[in-house]
Amino acid sequence: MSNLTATSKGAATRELIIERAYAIACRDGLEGLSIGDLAQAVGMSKSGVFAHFGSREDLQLAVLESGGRRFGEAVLVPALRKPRGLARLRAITKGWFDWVRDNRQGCLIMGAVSEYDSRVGSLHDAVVALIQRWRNDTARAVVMAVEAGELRADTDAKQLSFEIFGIALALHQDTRLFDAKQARAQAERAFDRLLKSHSP
Amino acid sequence: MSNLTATSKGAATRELIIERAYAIACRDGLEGLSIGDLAQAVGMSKSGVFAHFGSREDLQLAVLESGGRRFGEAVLVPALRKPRGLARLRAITKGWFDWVRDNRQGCLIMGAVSEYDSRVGSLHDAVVALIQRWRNDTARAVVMAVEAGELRADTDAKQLSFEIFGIALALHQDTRLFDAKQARAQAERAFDRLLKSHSP
DNA sequence: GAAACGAACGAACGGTCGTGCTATTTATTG
DNA sequence: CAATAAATAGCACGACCGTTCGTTCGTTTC
Repeated sequence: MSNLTATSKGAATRELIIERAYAIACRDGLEGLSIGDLAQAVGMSKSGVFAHFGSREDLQLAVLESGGRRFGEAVLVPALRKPRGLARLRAITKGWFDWVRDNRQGCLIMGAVSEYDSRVGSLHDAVVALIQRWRNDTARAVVMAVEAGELRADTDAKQLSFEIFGIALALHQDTRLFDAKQARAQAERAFDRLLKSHSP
Repeated sequence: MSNLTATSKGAATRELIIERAYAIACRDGLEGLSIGDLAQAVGMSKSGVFAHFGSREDLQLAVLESGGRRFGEAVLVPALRKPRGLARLRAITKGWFDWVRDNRQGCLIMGAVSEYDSRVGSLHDAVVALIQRWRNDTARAVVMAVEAGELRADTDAKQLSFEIFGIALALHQDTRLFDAKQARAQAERAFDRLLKSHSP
């Protein structure tokens, strides 16, 4: 039987493991995460690490969930402190752009999307749920901006969210492949233009 | 010493190997491409396959180059038959959108971007060169549309290319994670709106 | 103090990985 | 047809993979 953590000590090392695993998976992807490397990084034996999760897949799921939580706390939570409307929508994208800047070594979530987008299994489902939730949060912010009269009433929230995602994805790619500063400037210009074209 | 192909027979099987490797790498990525699987898929021994390339990395480079050629022939070449200007720019994006639709099991290039964007080495360099070239081709089409008077004279070609890429990336992602048809419609709407906002 | 439990270890499993070597078969050429 | 070169097979290697197993060491509970 696997331990799967009961005591506080066990939970603490489990958190430590996930933290190290998150750092590794940001660089090498969830598929590039090996238990051997992870054990070495955390200073434990392979079996010791393994016992905290029933399988490698469960480890990957735990790391992905942790990554989603990190992203939410870094981007969504601060935005929720802003008043509903354009201010919050702007905070979301700014937080997202900053996230891309601050995670230039790799973003776990975006990596996971590429790894599992056309695969079946629990990882794929978890990725879909994660992106879906984030897309919904963005669309909700758009709707609030419409309700506040800060965006045109006929604004299609799903459509606008789609386009915002596009800008962020292009920023993500260009930040890594080309010049990060120029990419940031282009993303902000694109976003401003997008908002302006929907202004009432 | 590796054979590295001289006769026509050798070149033919090398092409066959790359073709199969391309199909595998579309699904599993260039990192997920293993010589053992590839040998089985092509009906050869591991060492027989291996001899056609000096190393796994050279194999990956060859497959990536082949993927770039395929993309170019499927998207760029048809567009070049259109007259310079908006028609060609539209053909480029249409071809790209169709490419996303027709390669729903996975796009080798986009996968390679995720795998090698924040890594050093020849694969990274090859990916950067590939995307850079494609971006330049797109920007060139934009410039021609400006010169033809079909886009506003103050259009920033690099900026517009950035935003077109964003739409395509969002389409790519949504096609795999959510509803492909809806994603296509959203991408086309976004692109039309983008062009309209730059119309003279 | 005994018994139970959670945490972690170390060794080993069967596989697969990329990569060398050495034959052997096959194709091309004189 | 023979000679030569190229293409492929066979085999073995060291390394690493995820996983299982039995065991040990503290801590907690009775």
